[in-house]
Amino acid sequence: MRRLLVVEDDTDLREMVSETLADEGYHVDQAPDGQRGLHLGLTRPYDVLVIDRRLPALDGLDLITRLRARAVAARALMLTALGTVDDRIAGLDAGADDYLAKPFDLDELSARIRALCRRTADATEALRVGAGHLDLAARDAVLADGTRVSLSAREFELLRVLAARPGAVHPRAALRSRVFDEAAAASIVDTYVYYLRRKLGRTVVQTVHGLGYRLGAL
Amino acid sequence: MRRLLVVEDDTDLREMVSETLADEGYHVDQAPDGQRGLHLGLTRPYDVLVIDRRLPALDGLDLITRLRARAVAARALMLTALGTVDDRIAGLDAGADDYLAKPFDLDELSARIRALCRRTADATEALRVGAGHLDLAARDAVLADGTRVSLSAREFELLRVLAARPGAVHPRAALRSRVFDEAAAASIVDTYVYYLRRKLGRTVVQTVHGLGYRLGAL
DNA sequence: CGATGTCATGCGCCGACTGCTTGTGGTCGA
DNA sequence: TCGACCACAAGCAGTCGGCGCATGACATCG
Repeated sequence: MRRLLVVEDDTDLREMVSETLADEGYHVDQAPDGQRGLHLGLTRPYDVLVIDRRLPALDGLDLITRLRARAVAARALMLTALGTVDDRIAGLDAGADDYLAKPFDLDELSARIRALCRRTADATEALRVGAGHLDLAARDAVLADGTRVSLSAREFELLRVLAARPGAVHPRAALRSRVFDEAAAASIVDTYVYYLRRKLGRTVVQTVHGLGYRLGAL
Repeated sequence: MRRLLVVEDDTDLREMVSETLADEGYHVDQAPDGQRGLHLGLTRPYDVLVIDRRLPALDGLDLITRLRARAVAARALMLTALGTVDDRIAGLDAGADDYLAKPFDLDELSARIRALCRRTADATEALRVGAGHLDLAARDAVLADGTRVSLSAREFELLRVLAARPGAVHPRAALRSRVFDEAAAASIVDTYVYYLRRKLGRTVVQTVHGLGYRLGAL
C-alpha cells in the first residue's frame, strides 16, 4: 500500500483531501504544520508528500528543502494559493516534483499522485511499527528518532514475524517454527529476543508470561 | 548533458521551445509529428519528452502509451491547448509525468523539466550516490571530494548495479547474474567487491552477512 | 612480432561473525 | 513459598567472507 503524508494547516481541506485519498486505497498520515510534517517526513517512509506552500511553524518551501537535505527521496507535490509563475518555479526548484494551484480539482490531485507513485516502484518497501519501521530493502530497523539499527539475518527475520502483527501475542513455538529450524533448542527464541532488546531497547519486545512475546512500539 | 525530445506540430512554437531549452544547456531533438516522435523516442535515449497533446500522424496520448508499452522510461511532460481537468487526468493516466496547459510560461516549462530531470539520475548521464556520483560517460566514479577513480568495465558494472538502489541489500546471486556470467565461480562477486573497496575505500560497499552487499555513500 | 601491461577469473587459507547451546541466577504467579 | 518460566551471559563450532596470489586472455606498444 502506498503511503502519503498530507501537510496542510486548513483542517477542513486537509481532512477532505486525506479522506478522498484514503478512499482510493492509500495509507494517509496528516500534519497540520511544517514542524510536525518535518518530523513525520524524517521518521516514516512515504511515497508521496502533499505539502501546502503556506504553513505555520515551518514554511512549505523550507520543509521540502530540509527534507531533501536529509536525503528524503519521497516525491513531493506542492499545493498553493499563490498562483504566480514565479511561485511555481520557486517550489519546483526547491525540490518539489509537482505544483498544483488552489483551487484544484480532487480528481486531478489524485491523478498527479498516481503519476508520482508510478515512479516510486522500487522505493521504500517498509513495515510500520509504531513510530518506527522496518526497511525491508536495507534489512534494518529504523527507530522513531530516525536511528538506523543494523540487524543480523535471524534477528531481522524474528522482528519481521513479530511486526507482521504488532501487539499480538506470538507463542514461542510459532516463532521457533517460522524463524528457526524445528530442531532448534527450545531457548533459541529467548536468546534472539534478548539480542533484539539489546539492540533496540528494553521495551520493544514484551514478554507475556506463559504465552510468548509481543511487539511494542519501535 | 541532459537529452530532451520536443514533439510539437506548430513549427514556431517547437523551435522557440527547443531554442530556449538548448540555451539552458540541454541537448534537444525535435519531431513535428507523432510518428517521428515515436521513432526517435524508441531509438534514442532521452531524459525528458515534451509532447503536444494534439499531433498529426499519431496523437500525443497514443504516443506516450506506445512508448510506455515498449518500456521507455523517460519522463514525459504533456503540453496541451485542452485545458479541462478530464484531459489532464487522461494524460497523466496514459503515462505522462506532468501536464502543462497552453498558453504556458517558458520559465515554468523549464522549471518543470528541471524537476523531472532530477528524477532521471539513473537514466543516462550520472548516478548520484550520497555526495559522489558515477560518471556513466567516462565510466569512472567521482568521490565526494571530487577525486575521480577509474574503474575497469566489470568493476564499474558491479558498482552501477549496486548504485541503482543504494542502501538496499543486493543478494550475491543477483549480482552474479546481472554482472557476470551465470557459470562464473561463486567467489567472483567477492573478488570484485574487494577491488571496489581497494579503489574507493573500505566503507563504500558494506557486507550484510549471509545475504549480500549494500552500497554506502561514495 | 615479441614484450609488456591490464583485465578477468579461479583457488584457497585464515579470520571473523553468526547461529546456537548451555548454565546460572532472577522473576513471576499461584 | 515453591515451581515454572524467563533474562542474560558466555562459549563453541561451523560457515561465510576478505584477501592475496596465480593463471590465462587480450590489447597495446615498442
